[in-house]
Amino acid sequence: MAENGQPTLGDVARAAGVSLATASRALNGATQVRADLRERVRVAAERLAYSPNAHARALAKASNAGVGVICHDIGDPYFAGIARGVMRAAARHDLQVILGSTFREPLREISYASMMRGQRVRAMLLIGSGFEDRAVQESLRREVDLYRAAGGRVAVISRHRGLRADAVLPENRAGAADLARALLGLGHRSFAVLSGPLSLTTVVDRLGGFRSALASWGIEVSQVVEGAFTRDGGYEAARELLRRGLAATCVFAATDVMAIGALAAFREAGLRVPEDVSLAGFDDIPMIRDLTPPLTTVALPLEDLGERVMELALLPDRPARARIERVTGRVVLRASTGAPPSGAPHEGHPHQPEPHEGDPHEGPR
Amino acid sequence: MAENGQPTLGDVARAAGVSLATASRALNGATQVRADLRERVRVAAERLAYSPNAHARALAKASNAGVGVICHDIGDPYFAGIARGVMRAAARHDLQVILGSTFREPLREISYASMMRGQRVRAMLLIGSGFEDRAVQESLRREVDLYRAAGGRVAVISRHRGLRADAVLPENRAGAADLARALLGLGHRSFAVLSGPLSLTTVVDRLGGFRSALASWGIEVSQVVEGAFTRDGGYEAARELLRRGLAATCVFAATDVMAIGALAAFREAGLRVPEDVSLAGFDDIPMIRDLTPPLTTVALPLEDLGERVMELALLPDRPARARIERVTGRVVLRASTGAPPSGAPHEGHPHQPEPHEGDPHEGPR
DNA sequence: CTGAAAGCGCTTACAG
DNA sequence: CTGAAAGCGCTTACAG
Repeated sequence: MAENGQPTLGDVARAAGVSLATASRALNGATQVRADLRERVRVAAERLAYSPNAHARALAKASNAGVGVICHDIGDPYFAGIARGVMRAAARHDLQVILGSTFREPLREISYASMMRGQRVRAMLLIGSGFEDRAVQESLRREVDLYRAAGGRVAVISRHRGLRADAVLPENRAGAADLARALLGLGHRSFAVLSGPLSLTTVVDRLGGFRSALASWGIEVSQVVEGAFTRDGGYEAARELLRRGLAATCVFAATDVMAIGALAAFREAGLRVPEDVSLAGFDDIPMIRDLTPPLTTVALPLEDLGERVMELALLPDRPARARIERVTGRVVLRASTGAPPSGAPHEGHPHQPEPHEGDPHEGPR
Repeated sequence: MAENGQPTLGDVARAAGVSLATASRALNGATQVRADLRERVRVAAERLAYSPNAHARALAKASNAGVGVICHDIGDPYFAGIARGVMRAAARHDLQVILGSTFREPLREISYASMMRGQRVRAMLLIGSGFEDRAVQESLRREVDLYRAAGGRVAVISRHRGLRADAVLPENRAGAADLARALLGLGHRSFAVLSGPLSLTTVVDRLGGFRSALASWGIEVSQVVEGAFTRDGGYEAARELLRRGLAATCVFAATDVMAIGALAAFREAGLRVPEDVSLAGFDDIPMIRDLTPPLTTVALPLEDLGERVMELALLPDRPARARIERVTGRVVLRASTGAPPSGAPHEGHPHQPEPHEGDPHEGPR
């Protein structure tokens, strides 16, 4: 009996009249145990309600069935959706998930990683955008490298500078570019962007892709407002945009969550979407199809991302080069985007809207 | 060196030229170590990038810094919101969270609980409605009792039959009753309910509270449709309601998530909310205030619930009687509810709408 | 204050 | 197939 009253394997062995070793083997499904003994052990364990001490097991290096999962904010629908997929994959592999939610503080990410190294988790999943900041990313890398040096497996969702980990990469650039082309296809020629913090790689990529697609039509983004990656961040950013004077017929919010806030701000200001201004987001979190109007977005298969990043981390052999799984974002045009209001200002780009370079994607696909 | 290349405490001790015991004490902030030795150990640990093996530590019974958290579906905004609060509290206490998401399968709840007992977590949090089913709840109880017998602490959110655990209890009955009175106050006299599975205590309580408040006005719920606890469940339930012929001026969905689906179904059917039918939910998940129309609901402080259930589980002494923290749901009237359409059928209850018994809450508060 | 040693609860070569 | 024993990496009385 352990001192907390829990029966130990020794108790089970004694009750079954076998040795510790035999009890262990019997319970771990080893075949090299006589059937009757195995049964006796099983019964004894059952009767004592024996629960193997996972820590002892991990120490004796049998199991190690934990995986660490670090995300920015488990309360955010984007991460909640991904986490759902992660949990499904974990269940399939009989793995325990240790969850870290950083509340978007980069330092917490590092301390979680360190903690999980201490836990000797089998794999570590970094969910969510990395940071452009060199210093932050560097110390995260150091932590991750130590973990990998000890045999740990790391996989990430989204781009993390210099981490060289296996990655599931939503095609943020391409998705935003496709979206831009779709919006051009609707007739828009002037755009504003509500971006998240520019310190996030995801924001940089989405903004970059959006811009470059416009650039090939000779159009520049008129206005960029940086806001927090939250509903209220989107709301505030939209208000700031209105304060500065909206000089665009179409607004792209870097995430759906921000777009929801922006929609509220526009409505409050008496702007109709899409009659007065079109609005698009990115991610396709569940609820946005039920908004009025339903939100145009670039759809990412959130749950899938979660499953895939887990599978990636679990692949047996660690390759020399990081594996990259690219995930295409699909533009979904809904009612929040429409034709620009007639007589809308063309923002100094009255020239023929034609791509400067040959472009395979013209308009929505 | 452990065989995976990780330095052990022994390596640190050797590098610092002290004994294992001293190294251990130095690192664990014991004051009874000479300052210079402590510093040497610290430096050695730093240089070796030493990371204490959490399993060894737990085995030697120092730490045990894990808490298990079991919810129905981490992808659902209700649970994601609560989880956010749990994570916050866990961070505050420097605790690791092992997450279980059952995908609403009761048996998974039990196997997670068993797994967490094996982990020897310090506390176990059961988030989400229990089941009315006696057999299921009984085996969960057995598992929980074994865990508690070994010194584990258990706390739950919502009612779990016979578990006798410390609990944070949203006042589902009272909240639904308050909501009913508020809706009566708007003039409604005929009601339909889109309930979740009646096997959930939460559903039983909300439906019960709603019914009993109506009953004291001599009104019965005209129609009840049972649906899954999801957006699509709400959608389907609403369609079924329409198929049967809507005989109410006001519809109460047992959760906001279901209400979102119902709203979509009504809209598709050409029904205007609230002009043709009023709609109310329960929980106040973040996004519903941004719907059109914003959803009337009974607001629960989700993040708070999460923090509180964690704190409850961490209280040092286990009391003889379970501690119950009741959390009031606040009726929030938004635009999804309004006066009933004039000329609406009164569903066979044309009598004077007055409470049968003295009732302290008349109408919305 | 410091160290040698026992012990936490398991697994797994190593002999039978 | 079975068992005695060593070992996993730590902590913590117990002596100095």
